[in-house]
Amino acid sequence: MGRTPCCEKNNGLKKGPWTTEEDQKLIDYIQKHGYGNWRTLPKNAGLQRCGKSCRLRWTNYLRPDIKRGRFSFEEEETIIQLHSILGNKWSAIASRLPGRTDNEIKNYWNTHIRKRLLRMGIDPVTHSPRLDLLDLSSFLCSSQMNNFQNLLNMQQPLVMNPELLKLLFATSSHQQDYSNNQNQPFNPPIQNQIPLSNFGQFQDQVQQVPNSNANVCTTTFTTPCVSSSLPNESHLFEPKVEPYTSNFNDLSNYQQYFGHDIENWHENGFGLSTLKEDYVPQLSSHNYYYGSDNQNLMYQNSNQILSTPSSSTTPTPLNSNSTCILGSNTEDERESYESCNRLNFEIPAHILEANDFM
DNA sequence: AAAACTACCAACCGCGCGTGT
DNA sequence: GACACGCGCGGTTGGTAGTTT
Repeated sequence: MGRTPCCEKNNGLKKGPWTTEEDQKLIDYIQKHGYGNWRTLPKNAGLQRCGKSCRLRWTNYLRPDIKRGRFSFEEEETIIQLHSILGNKWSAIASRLPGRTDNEIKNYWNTHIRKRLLRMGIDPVTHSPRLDLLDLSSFLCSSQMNNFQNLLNMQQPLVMNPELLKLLFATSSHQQDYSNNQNQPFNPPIQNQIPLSNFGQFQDQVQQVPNSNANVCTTTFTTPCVSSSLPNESHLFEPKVEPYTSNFNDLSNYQQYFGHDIENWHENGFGLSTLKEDYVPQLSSHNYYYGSDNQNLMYQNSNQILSTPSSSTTPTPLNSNSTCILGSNTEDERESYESCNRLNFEIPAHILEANDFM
């Protein structure tokens, strides 16, 4: 069944850029009569345009509530977060950004954000680090790595977040009270007794934050994997580091996001199929940024909340070298991270605490 | 100064969905 | 159930401004 075109071809209707006179006619008509029935509107308004063209012109340009100008960092941050959840649902994203149109957001994504993510070694579709660049194919081939495999096979887009990497290495029933053993190496086991040392090594470094009771544990995972199978992609490992902010700053966010009991998520399967599309994430200061070194994966576990009784729900960055909020850094400041070539995360400790599978 | 290149974004296009007949 | 219609969505295109060579 074919659809009839919204306006006949070659019937004298004008196309292309709108003139100010046309704009004024459309505005005048809508101000007097309101919009609706776009098919008949142009005729009534005296416009030689098809209804679709009028609707687009109005919704994307002439609407009085449209915000003009550059996207703020906060808006950019929101777009990235929402895109990680909703994918290319531009209208859904636009509905959470007052004054911005889906078209504008889509353009901004394609011309700015997408390129930046690619440069960071992040897949803009899945929002995951580009694991293919780490040459983990053999890692995935193991039948014993089912949990990891399942994660990668998920139909829903993965949210770019450090918890994913946690899950990669922490899927067993093993428990480690890391908060009480801060001097012990963080060495999450692999299910079915595949030693993690097969893939690399974790090394911890616990540091006290100056003028505070808080500790920051920096865990570095070093893998001997070299992307020798990707000789032509070496440019993708340029030492570019950009900040990024994830959207989980408390357990309830997880529950909202995954749509079921987070306590049992590892038992129920990683239930992203129950993702709530209308979930609106909260902005947080749960930060991480990606580097692009294919040999080192640096994992920073910020456990200051466990150590500070007067903890805030929005922990402040403790280490300016390791936390960088996207919305608060200038381009120049971002460039200063280029010397860093590691993958570096900060995970709020209460998230770690809440997930007993660690 | 001019050509070539790049970035940006308004506008177009085709498709799918919901609704009414 | 089949079809027509109205509308909205996401992908793509093409014009233009800015920058580089």
